[in-house]
This record gives sequence, structure tokens and C-alpha cells, in this order.
Amino acid sequence: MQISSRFTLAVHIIACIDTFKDEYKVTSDFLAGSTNVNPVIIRRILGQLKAAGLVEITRGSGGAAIARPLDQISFLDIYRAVECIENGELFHFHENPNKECPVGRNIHLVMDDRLHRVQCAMEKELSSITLEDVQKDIKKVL
Amino acid sequence: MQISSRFTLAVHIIACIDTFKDEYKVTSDFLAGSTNVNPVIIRRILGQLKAAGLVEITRGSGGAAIARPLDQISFLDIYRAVECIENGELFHFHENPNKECPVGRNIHLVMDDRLHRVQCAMEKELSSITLEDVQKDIKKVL
DNA sequence: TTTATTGTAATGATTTATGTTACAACATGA
DNA sequence: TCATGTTGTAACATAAATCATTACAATAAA
Repeated sequence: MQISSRFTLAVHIIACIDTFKDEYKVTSDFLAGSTNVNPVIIRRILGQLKAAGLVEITRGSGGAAIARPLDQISFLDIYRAVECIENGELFHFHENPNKECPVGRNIHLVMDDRLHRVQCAMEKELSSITLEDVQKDIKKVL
Repeated sequence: MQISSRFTLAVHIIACIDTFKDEYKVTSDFLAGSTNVNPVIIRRILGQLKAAGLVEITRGSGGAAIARPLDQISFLDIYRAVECIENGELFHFHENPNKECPVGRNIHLVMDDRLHRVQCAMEKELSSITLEDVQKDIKKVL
């Protein structure tokens, strides 16, 4: 199963907030226009980004702003903010393998560390990419 | 979203086939017993593993066997055999970002390469782990 | 021919993702 | 104070994916 579009959407949102911060009040409706996604979806993701300390949102008068320098916001920060993974585990196990069977009894023991290595490799790469990298490229295109 | 338990289940299945190949005829019912998963689910996964050339299945008389040396079966082989990911892309994008918006127009351009790097890091790690590694540990426990 | 097994269709329950409407809470300017 | 625009969130709907389960034809071998 693919990783939810909430992640790419969240990156898009932060890129938008930064790009238009001086020209527009960046509201959920504004962001809905750029992403072609329902404003409520935007607000939900903004809420998660806010909970993670990545953005600030002004209630009532409206508008979102980025809460820290872009070079201090990594893809991993965003991924963790919006991806609701059970216990933070990337891989899902079948429940209740048979404890009577030597394989069923030990399948976790022999896989957990290895799967953790895989997850770490992915997260390490995610953490090496910042929103500043992305914004540099966007500004280059403009 | 987590990666489907089909993956860990498939590893479990291959580990079982190898562990019990000399003592039992390893049928879908037998594997269902070790995994605590419905035999039809097992057969579907076995079918995917067979399509990927990882196992051989005997119809009628029954029983599964491993099709190549365990050190030539990596986690990546199994992952690709059972994970049905659209176009092989790990990350999912929201459809139709607004082409009128400079961010919407370029979001793919500035993210695709980077996300590809993340996916490669994960797949590289998956490819470095073989079923032989797993079986060594299982035999160590027995 | 009997038996055990695989391959697969059909169906259902559950979960997750995403979209949508609606509205109270809130901030601000008139 | 009031009107307006916005956020936060509940409620509900739809679609897709996962996993389970029953059923049965096709197959192989005793």
C-alpha cells in the first residue's frame, strides 16, 4: 500500500505558505485552490502540522505561517506529523502466529531487527531532505 | 499506512516451507496452522510467490517448495512479489494540483527525484536481507 | 474412484482515505 | 455591537484495500 497523499500534500502546503507568505493571506481556501483538495482536508493536515510545531495558524482572522526556518523542517518531520502509523511501525504483522510452531513462535524475533533497519534507512533518507531544498528548486523554476 | 501483513506473512511462509520441508508435506492448511491465517489467504500469497518464481506449488497432490537457494531470495524479492504498489511508486500524490499555481504546477518536478531517493534507500536495505539470514537465526533458536 | 489439495470466484466485515456539508467558535474591522 | 471571514470539528458518504470465509471445479495420486 502506498504512503498516503497526506504527506505530499503537506509538503505542497508548506511550500505554498512560504511561496505566497508576502503576497497573500494563506488560508485553507487558498491552499485548497493550489492543491485541488477540499479545504477541510487542508485544515485537518494543517492541524497535524501545527500539533507537530511546524506551522502556526491564526484562528478567526485566518492564515497559516511556517513556525521555523525551512532548513529545519525535514521530510521526516512532515512524514511523522501526518502519517498515523501504529506504534510508529512501518511493517504490519499478522496477529497471533501459532506459538506451538517454532517458526510462528520466533518470527518476530528474527524479523523485527531487520525490518527496523529498513525503516531506519527510509527515515534517514527522509530526514536528509529539507523544505529549503524544495523551495530552492521552486524558486529556481519561477 | 503500514505495509500490508502479506509481506511478513510471505516471509513466514517461506521460512516454514524451508524449516519443515523434510518432515512434512507443506500444504496451505499446514501453513495456515503456523501463521493462524486462513488457508485461502495463504494460497493467494503462495500464488504471488510462485508468479515471482520464488516457490513451486504442486497442484492436486499438494505441497509447496522453495524454487531457489535461500541466499538468493531477498526481502525485496518477497516485497515486490506480494506488494501491489501502483506503478511501483511508494509515495502517493494528490491528483490534479492546480496548474495555474506555480507551486501546484511544479510540485512533482521538485519532489519526484527526492522521493525516489527515499524509496531506493528502503529497497536497497530490503535487498540486503536474505531468507538465509532469517533461517540461520531460526535454526539457532531451535 | 476416492481423497486430498490447489486455484479461484463470490461475498462480507472492517479499516483507511478522502470528500463534503454544516455549524459553532473566534477574530477583526466597520 | 454587528457583519464578515475564517478555523476547528462533527457527522456523514464514498471508495478502495485488507483480511476472512464459504464454496466448488480442476487436478494429482493412491
